[in-house]
Amino acid sequence: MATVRNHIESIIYFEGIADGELTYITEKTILRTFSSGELIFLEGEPAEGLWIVEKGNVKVFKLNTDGAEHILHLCGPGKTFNDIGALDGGNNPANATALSSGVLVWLVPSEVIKYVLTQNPQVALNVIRLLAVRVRSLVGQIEDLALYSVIVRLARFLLKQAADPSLSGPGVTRTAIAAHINTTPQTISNVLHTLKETGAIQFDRHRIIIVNERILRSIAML
Amino acid sequence: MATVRNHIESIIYFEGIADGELTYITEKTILRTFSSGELIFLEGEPAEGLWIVEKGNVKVFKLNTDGAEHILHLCGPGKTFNDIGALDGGNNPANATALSSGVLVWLVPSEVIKYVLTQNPQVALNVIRLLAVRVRSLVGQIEDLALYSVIVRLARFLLKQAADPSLSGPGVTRTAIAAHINTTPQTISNVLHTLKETGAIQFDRHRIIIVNERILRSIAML
DNA sequence: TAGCTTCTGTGACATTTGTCACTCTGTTCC
DNA sequence: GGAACAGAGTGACAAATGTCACAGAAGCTA
Repeated sequence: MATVRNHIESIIYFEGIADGELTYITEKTILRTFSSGELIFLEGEPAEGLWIVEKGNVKVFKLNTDGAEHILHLCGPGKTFNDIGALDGGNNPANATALSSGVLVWLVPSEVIKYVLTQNPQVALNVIRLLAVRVRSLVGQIEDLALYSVIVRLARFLLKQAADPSLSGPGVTRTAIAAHINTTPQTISNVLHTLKETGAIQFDRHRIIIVNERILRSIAML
Repeated sequence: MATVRNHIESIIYFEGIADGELTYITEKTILRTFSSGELIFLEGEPAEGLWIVEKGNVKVFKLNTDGAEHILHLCGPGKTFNDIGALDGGNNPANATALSSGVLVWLVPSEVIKYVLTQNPQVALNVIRLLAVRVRSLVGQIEDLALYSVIVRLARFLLKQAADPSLSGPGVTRTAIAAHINTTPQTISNVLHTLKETGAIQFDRHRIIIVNERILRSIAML
C-alpha cells in the first residue's frame, strides 16, 4: 500500500493535504489492471472517479460514428485522467483504453474527490491550478488543428515527445500519432521523409531521433 | 453602480458570496468601452483580470504567424472571458476584440479574483464547476475540428447559434463563422446552399433561418 | 448622395490531404 | 518454428477544401 500513498502524495491534486485525509483517500482508492487495448471507460457513461496511471500508457480518445478516432491525451505514470468526469459528476467526456499489456491504474472514486474538495480548500485551489493547465493545453490543441499544417503539427508533436516519456513507448505507433495530430499513418510517413530531408530528424521503423532541434523548432513555428 | 453589482451577482463565479465581499469586488471593478474592432487584450501579455461583457459582443481568438485567425469564443452580455489568465496569473492565452461599436465590459482585476478565491471556499468550487464546463466545451471543439466535415460543423454551429444570442448580431459575419469553424467564407457560402437544398434552412444575405431542425440535427450527426 | 469599405457570392483552378491496394518487416503465440 | 497479425511504407488516384480574381450589394461617413 506504500505505493498508493506515495503516488497520491505526489499528485498535485492532493498537495498540502492533511495526513488523516491522505489515509482516508488511500483506503478508498482501488488498483486496477488492464491488458493491451482493453477499455478502461466509455464516453457517455457515468464517471467512476479520478484515474491515476501507475504503470504503462493510457490513451484518452474520441470516436465519431464512422469509427474514426482522435486521441486527446496519452497518459503515462503519475498522470491523472478523467479529471472532469470526477469533478463535475457528469458522464465521461471521452473513452480510455490501455496502450499495452499490464497497465496499472489507481481509481479514486468521485465521492472521495468531492468529499476532499469540500473539506479542504487547498485541494480546490490545486484543482483550479490543474484545470487551468488543462484548458491552456486544449486551447493549444485547437490552435494546432485550426491554424497549422500537418508538417507543423508533427514537428510540434516530436518536440513534445522528446520532453514527455508518456508520448513514447509501446502503443505509441504511427497510427496513434496520426490519430493524435489528426492525419493518417500514410501522411505521417510522407512527412517524416520531408522532415528528414530538412536535416531535422533521422528515423527508422522503430525510432524517430531529433538530430537538429533548431531546424525542427523553426518548422514547428516555435 | 447598481449595474455592476447586479451583473456580478448573477455571475456563477460569485454565487453564494457574502455581501461584504460583493461590495469589495464591485468597488474594485472597472467599466471599459471599446469601439468596433478595437483590441481588448493581446495574446501573451500579462492578464489584467476577469472580463465580463455588459453590452455588445466580444470575440476571443488565436492568430498564427501568417495572420490566419481562429475564433475560440464569441461572448455576449453576462459572459465572462479570459478566466484562465485571471485564475492562474499567467499571460493571456488568446486575443480579444470588440465585435461592434459601443461594447461595454467590466474588468475584475486578477488580485481581486485571487483574494476572493483564497477567502471563500465556495467561490473556488464555483470556479471548478465553470472550468469543467469550459473543458467539456473545448473538448467538443476539438472533436468537431478533428472528426467532422465542414457541413457537419456548420450545422452544429447553426444549432448552437439558435440557442445562444452571443452567436448572432453585429460582427458575426460569414467571415467570423468561417474563422470559428475553421473554414473560409466561400466554403460557408457553398455549404449554406447545400443545406438549403436539403430543406434544413433558408437564408439570405442577412439571416439564416432553420426551417427543419430535425434535418439539420441529422446532418449535424446529433 | 457620392464614395469608400466591408461583406457576400461565384466560378475556375490549385493543393493538401485522404483513400485504396498492395508489399514488406517484425512480433506474437501456439 | 511457422502461421497469423499488426505496423510501416509506397505509389496511383480521389476528393474535400482552399485560393484567387472578380463583381454586386449593403453600410458607413463626409
